[in-house]
Amino acid sequence: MKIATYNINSVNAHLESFCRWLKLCQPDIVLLQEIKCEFNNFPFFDLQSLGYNCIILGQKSYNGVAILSRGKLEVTGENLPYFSDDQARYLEAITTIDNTKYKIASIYLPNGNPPYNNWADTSKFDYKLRWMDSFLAHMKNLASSDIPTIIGGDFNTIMTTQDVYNYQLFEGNALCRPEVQNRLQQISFIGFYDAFRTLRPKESGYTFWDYTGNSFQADFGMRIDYIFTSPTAADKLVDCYVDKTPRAESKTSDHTALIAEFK
DNA sequence: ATGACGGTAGCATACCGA
Repeated sequence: MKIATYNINSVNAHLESFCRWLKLCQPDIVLLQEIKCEFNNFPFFDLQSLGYNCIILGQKSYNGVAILSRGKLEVTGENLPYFSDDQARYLEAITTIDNTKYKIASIYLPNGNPPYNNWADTSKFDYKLRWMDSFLAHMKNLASSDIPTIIGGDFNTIMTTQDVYNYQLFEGNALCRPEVQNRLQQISFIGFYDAFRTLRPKESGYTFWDYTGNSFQADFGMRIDYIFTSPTAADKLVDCYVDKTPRAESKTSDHTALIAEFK
């Protein structure tokens, strides 16, 4: 079973290259973030034509998450439980691939940096921390599930100096503030495994490169997209790697795909 | 320190992002 997570930065603006990549990569499941559209504008036809069932939690202009699967999809959660949210950032489902049932979730964790015209405004950062607290509370419940569980998405968190091309440039940034790092660290205490870092302790694993300059060519990236697996899913994990081909396209997202394979 | 660059809304420019 092959699962990918990808912040697509508008599914409609980048649909053509995304479909090309789907045919090439042949994932069984795709977790999408920042689809930036509502239900009525989601390209169901194009993706169903390629063999994918789709569920989405959409929103106009911003955010929005989706799950694509070759198997049947049953929605088990839209938005985090017990957290009132007007932003579409969490979608959870159960799907069956090769007669194995998986619980999966697509996550778009808030960025948390202040608006450019009001540096002192901490409301976005406060929202990020509250979102993470609710997320972790929910993960505690999911960790004990009998069903292998895979949580993937854009977590907007740089955990260590290894995970960005120049850590000093981002000190104080909402992506590497200790309040954020400490919270994401808790997901491992709950019992989830960072699939990429567990299998590839030495690699950078960047999943995002800024549009500006020649960040991608220069490999000025950061590792902010993750796949976390419950213990039962970790037992079946055979590989996890970054696929840079989507980012290499000319008109594309500033993220690339992170892929995990399970036996 | 700022902007670059790119997406959306909607028609000029503001907001968002990592």
